[in-house]
Amino acid sequence: MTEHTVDSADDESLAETFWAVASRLRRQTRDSLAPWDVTPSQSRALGVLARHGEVRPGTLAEHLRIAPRSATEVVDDLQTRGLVERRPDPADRRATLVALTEEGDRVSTAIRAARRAEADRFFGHLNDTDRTELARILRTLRG
Amino acid sequence: MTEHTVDSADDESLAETFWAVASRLRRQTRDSLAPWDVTPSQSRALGVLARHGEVRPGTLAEHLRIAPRSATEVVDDLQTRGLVERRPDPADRRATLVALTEEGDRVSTAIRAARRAEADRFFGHLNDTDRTELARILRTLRG
DNA sequence: GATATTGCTGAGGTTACCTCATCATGAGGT
DNA sequence: ACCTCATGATGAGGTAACCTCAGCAATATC
Repeated sequence: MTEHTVDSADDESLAETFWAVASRLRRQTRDSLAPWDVTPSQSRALGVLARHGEVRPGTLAEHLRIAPRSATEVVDDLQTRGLVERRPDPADRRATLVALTEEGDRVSTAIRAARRAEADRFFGHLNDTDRTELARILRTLRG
Repeated sequence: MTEHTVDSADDESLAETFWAVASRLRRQTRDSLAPWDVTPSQSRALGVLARHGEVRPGTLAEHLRIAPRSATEVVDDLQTRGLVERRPDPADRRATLVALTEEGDRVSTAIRAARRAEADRFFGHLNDTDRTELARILRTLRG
């Protein structure tokens, strides 16, 4: 009857609680993005582009921690919506650069604000101390 | 330059960190479940059945916080693998009861142990205090 | 100049959800 | 008895967000 055993049991429900929270956050994010007809993964890509300027799909994939092929897909979708454009990389003719269009820039700015409001609503239930703690603990787990 | 503004900015990266952790946990869970050829959502359903005994698909859906139709699907998959069986509810001829088979019982027990080990590995990087804190904060967010 | 590597994308697959429509049954009223 | 509405499950069909594997073109390396 070690503490370890007890902790293990707690951990299992910890994972479950984690997923319950994830599910709630996912729904809320989706809803808050609805006005722009942009999916969460598209909005994440827009965020990377807003922060880093034009990047290659492969680089985008690294930032998003997804497979390169999946980045192609996200870029396709954003391009269809006219939010990004592809242009040849002058430094390497195999490569493509992905950049925000003017529209994409506007939308990504608007979304940034909306996401901030959304995060306020979601994590706003926590007091400042808890929010700081949560951020620290999650960073530990992210590895 | 209120604290609020600063917090908002923090919150945005908080969401991102959260998703990074979720992604890591998802992969690890998938891997730890591989020996039984059972997906995460199936294993969650097995967990509910192990804890609650036979339940109707609709009830299962509530526990899993998914749409009833989606529960039907999970049950289909588990039934194909011979881990659960459907039987008519004697109390209501519209309804079906889903119960673990012997095999399902064995597998769900084994998975329970594996998930515990997996959670140890994942949340084990945290000390006891942080783990308790995380659990508390997540429960607040689950709503 | 042959070979290996890199960058992107087509083809096709998977998981885990969803909504909407349908069908049988159950519950309640008249 | 009959009619209506609610409920439980499921068929049909759809979506987001990934994945792998194979192939092509361009670059780097020897």
